[in-house]
Amino acid sequence: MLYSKLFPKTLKQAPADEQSANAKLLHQAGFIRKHMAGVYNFLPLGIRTLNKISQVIREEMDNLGGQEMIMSAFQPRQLWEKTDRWEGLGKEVMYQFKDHSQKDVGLAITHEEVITAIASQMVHSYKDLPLYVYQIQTKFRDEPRPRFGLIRGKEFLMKDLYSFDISNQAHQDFYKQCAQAYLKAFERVGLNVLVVEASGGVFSKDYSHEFQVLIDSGEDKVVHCQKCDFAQNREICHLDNRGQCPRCGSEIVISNAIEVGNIFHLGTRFSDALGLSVTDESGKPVPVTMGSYGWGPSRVMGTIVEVHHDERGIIWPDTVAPYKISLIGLDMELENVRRKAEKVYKLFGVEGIEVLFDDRVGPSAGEKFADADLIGILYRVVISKKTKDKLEVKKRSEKNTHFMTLEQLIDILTRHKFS
RNA sequence: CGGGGACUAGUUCAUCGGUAGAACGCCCGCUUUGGGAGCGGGAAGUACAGGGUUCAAUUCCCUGGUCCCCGACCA
Repeated sequence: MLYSKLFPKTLKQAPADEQSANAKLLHQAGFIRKHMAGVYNFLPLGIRTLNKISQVIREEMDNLGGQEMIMSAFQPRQLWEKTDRWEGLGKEVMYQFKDHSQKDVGLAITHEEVITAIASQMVHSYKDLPLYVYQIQTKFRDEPRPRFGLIRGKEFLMKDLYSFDISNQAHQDFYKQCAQAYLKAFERVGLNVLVVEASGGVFSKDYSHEFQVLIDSGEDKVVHCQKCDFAQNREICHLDNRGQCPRCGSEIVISNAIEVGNIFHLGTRFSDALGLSVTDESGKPVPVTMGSYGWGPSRVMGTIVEVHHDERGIIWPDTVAPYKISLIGLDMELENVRRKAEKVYKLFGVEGIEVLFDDRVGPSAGEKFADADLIGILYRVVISKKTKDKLEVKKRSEKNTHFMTLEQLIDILTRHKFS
């Protein structure tokens, strides 16, 4: 991508109507634009990063045996009345309205009803289980107070997986596997998460598990042990911050955190309500045990920025950066330098390495460096009259520059190492 | 849903009862060239909307809208 053609350019000043680091920096660097409170448009850089984050969770769900599909955001009232959620939950956070034929319609906040209704038509035998299906789809929530940029919005991207198992034991096994897959996915996108026990909600007496990123700007409160892995959401925790860990007796602390994932035991609440059961080997009907597993790519994107930034801008983990390389051409008015930079840009393309090439002639070196720092791509490669036959390579997160040949850099990139 | 703040050029802001200004950005020219360069010229505005007070309102008052913050809420 040529920076000179990129829509849009970066801004020198942060927007006045954003307070959180993620919203300020993502706006300033040209990833997003606010559409209304809690609703954002994703610009070319933004959708590249969002797609990379989605791809990580997609791969991990596929590895679990999940099958991707996509369900409608529109929800008919009758379906939600079958599970008794149109009035309670629905009235609180679901956008509900009547269409021209006076039919009651809602916009989905979650899809247990839809997927269970579909499954009830197709799943009849124990041989049809287990079934794991997921989607990466836009959800709507009528939040009373959206805030923190991408962290709490009215419209957001969600990966939601639904599990259908023959027994509670089989369900429990999958639940643990999914938790492991989540940990791997968060690690891949550069987030350290804590697995936190939380309310099971209306579904179950068992705890649900939240995946929380500890950070001061977070709006959740997590009570956790400094030594062992005990962690509970403060909503359900009865300990105060001078208490002792119930597992190991060590000191516990309370930290702010952002919830980036949440997994639930659903039991048979939805399968019962929507008539989903299977026959076992002896021909007897058996209820289907379900689980639901949420993971929010857009919220993850905001959280990554909250965690990985400095005073100059965003510092993307390499796995989710919009491009692998920020190629900066200085002295671009010199014909030989320009030709060399363009050649290197093309060679990266041949290697399948995504490059954002700052090919502008006018701006000063300082302006180009500042833009690259703001956008936050991991590797910055400079070509100028000073660099001669080498490339000047610097990591966004480091100060030192290294001079190397194109072949050396490509070798490093393809091995994901940097010395 | 309670409480507070804001709304003026593309953006960030100043002005303050007498019909609008800077910086950045943008366009043109010249000079520059390794951390958001310099000089000169130029384009750019229904001051959120509606109503009221006044000889006169962007400015004061009222109503509404939008955005931000604190709280409540967050299966």
